[in-house]
Order: sequence, then C-alpha cells, then structure tokens
Amino acid sequence: MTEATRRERLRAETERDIRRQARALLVEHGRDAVTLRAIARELGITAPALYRYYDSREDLLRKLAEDICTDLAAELNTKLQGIAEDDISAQVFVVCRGFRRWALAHPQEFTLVFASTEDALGRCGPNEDHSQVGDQFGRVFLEVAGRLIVGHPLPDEIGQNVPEGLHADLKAFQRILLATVNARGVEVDEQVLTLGAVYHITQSWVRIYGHVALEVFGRFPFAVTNPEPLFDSMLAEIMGGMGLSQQP
Amino acid sequence: MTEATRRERLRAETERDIRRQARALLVEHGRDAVTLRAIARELGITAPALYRYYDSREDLLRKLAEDICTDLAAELNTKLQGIAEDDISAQVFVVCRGFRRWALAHPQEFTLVFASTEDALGRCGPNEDHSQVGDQFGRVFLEVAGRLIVGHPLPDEIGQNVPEGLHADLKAFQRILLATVNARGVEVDEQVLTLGAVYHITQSWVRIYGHVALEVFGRFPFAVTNPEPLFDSMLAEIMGGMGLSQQP
DNA sequence: GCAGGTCAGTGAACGGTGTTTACGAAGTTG
DNA sequence: CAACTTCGTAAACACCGTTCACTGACCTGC
Repeated sequence: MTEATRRERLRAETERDIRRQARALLVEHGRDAVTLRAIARELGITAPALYRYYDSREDLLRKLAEDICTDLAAELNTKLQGIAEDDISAQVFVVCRGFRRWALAHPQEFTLVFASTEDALGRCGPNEDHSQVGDQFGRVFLEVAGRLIVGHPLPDEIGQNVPEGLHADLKAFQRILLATVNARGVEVDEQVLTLGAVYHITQSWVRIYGHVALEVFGRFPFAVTNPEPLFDSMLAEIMGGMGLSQQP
Repeated sequence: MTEATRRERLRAETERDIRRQARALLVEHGRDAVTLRAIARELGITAPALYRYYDSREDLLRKLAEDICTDLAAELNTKLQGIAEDDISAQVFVVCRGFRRWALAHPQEFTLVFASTEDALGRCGPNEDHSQVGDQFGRVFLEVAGRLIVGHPLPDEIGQNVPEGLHADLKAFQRILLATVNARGVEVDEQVLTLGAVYHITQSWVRIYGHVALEVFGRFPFAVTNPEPLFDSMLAEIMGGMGLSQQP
C-alpha cells in the first residue's frame, strides 16, 4: 500500500503543481512573471498558502533552479543513452549540442540557472562544501568530459603550461573529477587525468558556456544569422586540440 | 552664452540626476531595486514625474544599459591612453583585464548589460541595422582587436578551417571591423584582416566573455580561489595562438 | 471513536510597486 | 500680457510579497 498518509500525498501533489505552474510562468513570461499570486491564481488557491511550501518567493526560485538543473541533466542523460557506450566523442557532441539547444529553447531558464549572481539565487544543489560537483547538470557534463579524457589521454605537450597559482585549485578539482568518474565504475587515477587535462576541461567549459551565453543574450559582436556552424566549429576545434577526430 | 533655455538646462540636470540615482540603486541593491518610486523618493519628486523623461521603467533600464556601456568604454579608453601607441599587445591586456575587473566590481551592471535576453532589454546603442558595432564597449574592444591583427598579421595556417556556413556572416563582420579600424585612421584591407583573423577575434571574445561571466556568476565547475591566473593564462594562450609574445 | 494536536488553506491587512489621469504652476513664446 | 508648452503633483487602480489570526480537515494516541 501507499506508505504515505493522505495528507502527505496531497501535499506532494500540490508541491508538484506549484513548481509546474512556476516553471510555465518562467518559460512563457520570464522571471519577473513568476509571481506567488499568479501561481496561486492558476492553482485556484490563495497566495499565502504558498508559504506552507516555501519560505519566500526567492526560496521558490532557488528550488526551481534546482529542478531545472535536474531536468536538464535527465534530458541529457536520456540523449546519452542513445549513443554507443564506447563512442565517447559522440557523447561529448551530444551533451554540448544538447546544452546549447536547451539554452536556446529555454532562455529564461538558462538565465535563471546560469546567469544569476550567487547572492541573488545561490548555487544549485544542496552541497556547499565543494567536495562534490555542485549540481546535476555539472555532474553530467563532467562525467562525459572525464570519460573522454580517460578513453583518450591527452598528448603530453598539452597542459605543461598551467599557471603555478592554479595548482592547488586544479588539484582539488582533479579529486572531484576522479571521484565523479570513478563513481560510474570507471577506474582512473591522476596519471591519466592529469592536471593539464583538468585545465583543458575547464577551458573547454569556458568556451562552450561563453558561446551559448553570447548566443542566448545576443551579445556576439556581429549579427550571426546561423550560429550553429560557429558552435560546431568551436566544438571541433576543442576536440581537435585534444587530438581527437571530429565528426558531424 | 548657454544656448539652452532655462527649462532645457533644468531638464538635462534632472535627467542626469535620475540616471545617477538609478545607477546607484542598481549597483548597490540590484536590478529589482531600481524602482521608479525609489528613484523619485531619493530625488525629492514623485514617481509619475519620471514619465516626463522615460516611457516606462523598462525604457529607463534600457537607457541605463546604454550609459553603462558608454562609461565602460570611456573607462577602458582612459586606461588605453596610458599605453604606448605601438604596444598593441599591452593594449589588449589592458582592455581584457579592465573588462574583467569592471565586471567583478560591478556584477549588477554586468548582468544588466551582458546577461539579459534581448526581448527583456534590447541591445545597447541606437543602431539596429548591424552595419556598425552595436555599442560603445564593443567598439573599444574591436578597435583594439583590429589594431592587434593589423600590427601583427596572423600566421597563414590559422583560420583556414573557418566553416563554410559562416563565410557570409564573417564577411559582413569583416566589413564592420574594417570600417571601425579605418575610422581611427589606420589603413587596412581584407588582405591583412582576413576572414580567419575575424574568426579568431570572435573565438577570443567567446573565451574572454565566457570566463568573465562564469566568474561573475560563480559557475565554474569548481571553487576557484584565485581566478586571476586562470584568466591571465587564457589571455596568454589566446595571444600565443596568434603568434604573439605574452607579458605579465 | 473520539479528544487533541497538526497543518493546509483562507481573508484581511500593510506597505510596496508600475502606470494612468486630471490638474496646477511654472517657463517660453508670440 | 495672452497663449502655449512642459514639469510636477495628487489621487486612483491594479498588482505585488508578506504577516497574522483564523477555520476546518486530517492524523494520532488513548
């Protein structure tokens, strides 16, 4: 039988409805339109009732951002399942292109999760200790990146020039990355996932995020009528820089 | 004498005051705190009076974004004047580092100008025809980038792999860039400022913007305790990729 | 099974917001 | 000085987040 009591079931249901409505408002009319009163109106309840579920509007938005992260991760994981286990290169393409397409299709959600100052929203995910990847999406992204490196160690010349001041941070990140990849059953140590590789992953994220954000915000220095080739060529360049063959 | 009438002088003065107050509210308490009533209160007038100057709150925010762009450009130009005319490499460093420092010092302004969807704000600058650089900051950035290329043509191997689908856009951008650089008295044609060079500038902007935005929004995949070396090493990498010597 | 506690939801209220409207009081111009 | 333009006001409307005292349904232990 359902272990939960009637009240608990109802509560969970309402909570789901609240987030669904909030999500719809965000997607269709932007962050400012995510209003406690609008959500309540749509649900046929009154605004103060929402305070039984969230401490404040800001709290709701924070939870919403976590939901979005989780959903994005799930979407990418689904796409990942259609790819051969050993074709890591294809996996990277799927994740990166999937991220871009999602951001373009849901600019408001992208803005909330990936372009909000920390004090206005806080990070996704509950773990603030930074010993793990902060959010679900980050986990998917880094897992694939890690597997890519593991399956295809970087040429030695890459990453000999990581700046001294970054060694401590990169070493910490290396530990996180090793844990993340190992958690999926792939054995790997710092002989393969070198500091240079970690640095390269960071730089790749900078470029991918940079392109996507620029496209979402229309901040390229010129009018790009068809940005997809630009993204794909950047991706190919990143992969090529790691000594990997690119593919369409 | 002052050509303007008394009324015109007063109007210009209050308009300046309005923007100054709006700016202060934005910087100190974020976009949501830029309230018509708060601005009016601070100025000792009433909120509806602001409608003599702006069509709506959104209109004010748009104008504010233009101001910010212009001020940023002025700030960078001032820093640029302290650099030797022929040391283009140093000019690039000054502009890029200046952009990063400004963004970190004014995250709210950065968010408004560089991380807002177009429909929520529209682009800076009045010219929507895209035959010119959209905003003041873009002009400064591209001027320096253009001068860099002109003073130091790229190795031939760079930019042979610009994707076919981008040729049209890049050619248009090339025209803009040529006009922008030529407007400063430097003669240059498309033999020097090749399509590959234009592509390289675009990619560089992606990386610089990506790093700065990630830092402002705290969205690096790990806790970077000291992001400055990361930025500088990226800058050095970009310059190095163009066959230029880097410098601290 | 029912008394007592828990808890989702309500309605009223407070202070805040953007925006419109009609109106007055200056400045400008013939 | 009269006519006109322009800046600012007060009042009002419809929203907003949030708090508070409250009802009524649910759940639990006796």
